[in-house]
Amino acid sequence: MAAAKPTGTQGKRSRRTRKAGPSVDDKSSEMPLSLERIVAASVELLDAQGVGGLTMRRLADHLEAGAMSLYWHVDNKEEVFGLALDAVLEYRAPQHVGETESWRDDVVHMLEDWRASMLRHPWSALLLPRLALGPNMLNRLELLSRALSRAGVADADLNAATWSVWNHVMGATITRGNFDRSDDDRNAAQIRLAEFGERYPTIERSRLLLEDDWDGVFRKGLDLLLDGLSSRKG
Amino acid sequence: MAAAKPTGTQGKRSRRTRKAGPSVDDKSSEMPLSLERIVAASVELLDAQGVGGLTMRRLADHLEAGAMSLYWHVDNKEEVFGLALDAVLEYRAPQHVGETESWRDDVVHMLEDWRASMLRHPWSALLLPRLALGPNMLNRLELLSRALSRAGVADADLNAATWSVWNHVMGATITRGNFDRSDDDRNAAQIRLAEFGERYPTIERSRLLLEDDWDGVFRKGLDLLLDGLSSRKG
DNA sequence: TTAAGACTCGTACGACGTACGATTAGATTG
DNA sequence: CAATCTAATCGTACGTCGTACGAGTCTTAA
Repeated sequence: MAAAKPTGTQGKRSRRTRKAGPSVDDKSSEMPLSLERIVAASVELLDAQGVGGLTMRRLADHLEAGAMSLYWHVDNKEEVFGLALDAVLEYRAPQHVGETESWRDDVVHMLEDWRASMLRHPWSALLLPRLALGPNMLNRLELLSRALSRAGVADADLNAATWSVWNHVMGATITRGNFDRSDDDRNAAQIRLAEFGERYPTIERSRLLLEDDWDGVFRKGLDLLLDGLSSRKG
Repeated sequence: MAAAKPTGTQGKRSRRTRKAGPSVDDKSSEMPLSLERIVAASVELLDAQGVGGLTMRRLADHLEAGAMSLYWHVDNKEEVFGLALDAVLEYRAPQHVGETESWRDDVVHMLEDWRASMLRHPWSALLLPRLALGPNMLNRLELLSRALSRAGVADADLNAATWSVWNHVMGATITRGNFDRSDDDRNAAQIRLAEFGERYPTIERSRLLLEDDWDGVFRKGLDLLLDGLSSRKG
């Protein structure tokens, strides 16, 4: 069963760096493919055309390469998605990293940056549920967990606390993305709500579906969580 | 622009109910298609084969119909996904609906049922980010919002509170789904974590990725939110 | 009889992911 | 120098997908 598949051990490591000759940008300058270029082009394409707009053929075209050439650097399309998502989630924490500043500021800064990154690339929310944790995701998890620990959360509660805050960002991002369609749709939804009369009185009255201060909603929910966590120090 | 498209006004409403003749189950008993049957078959197929396993042709085969026949009842594949998701999210609240019981029990019951429904159909988490709110989703939003209002949350905070709790369920479900792969994967992930040594010390030490009490995590986060909400009555 | 829906479905088109193998270029070895 | 090896590229082709189109059938009503 594991006979004719050289997959897995292949490629991935190596570059080429083109021995800097006299004319770096010759007329037929064909940069070689590389994971970096592929990932960068993927993000561009996703930004421009959305999830459905990324196809291996189009991606190769943007790189002025043959479609099948991509497969030397990448196992399959899912991997491209994974790399693009993680690429967009890079985070460099401000330098005063640890002690002096309040843990809470650190957490809030990182999470708001995270959410902002994902809203800048709306396709990312669609990919979230089906992709594993890349290094940048792990890095954010690490920072979050460390900050909460530093905040005094007991070890026994640390994982639950970390996941709860994490889930808040995931949920808020996805919910927000769902409402990012045109205002027309939102109005239509609210009107349809009114049509169905008494079935949904509360969310009709509170205009829940017309919410537009998503930043505020995010921040309020986050405060709720962090307040709760900091009042239960271990 | 809106010229040659009869779409939207067509079909959807009507049944047939087969004039109950002498033999209801004749030998060539071909039940007519219907939205209900299509949705039911979709859920079956999704349960059995996952998101990638649902194709219009396979769906039609399961219904012993031609592939294109589906399109009289449904506009496109996305609509099938939407209907399947909403179908799986139906909720009938226990009958004592309102006054006597604690609002908190109502909320917890509904949310745990929600989460359980989605975990029973793992494909649902993948669809969440890209689908609009169906009637069953709206119903759950309504119940949630109403309970929180009844709990004393001020009108000004009601939407933020509702979305925060909502987001918690969304995030928890998706996170959980991401870790539903085999234990092998999880162990591999944790080991890879150890390999990368000092980059992720906290989540390595706390074995965050090996979490297996997801019910507990969900419940703790929810309690955190509800505690916060009930202590800020308006 | 005729006409009008309501409903079914065979055929076909353009796109997709990617298996396979041929090809080329650079480095390594004799 | 020639021979060999490996990294990398890519053209062709296969199977599958969503669905446009239009021709069919069956039911009902005038």
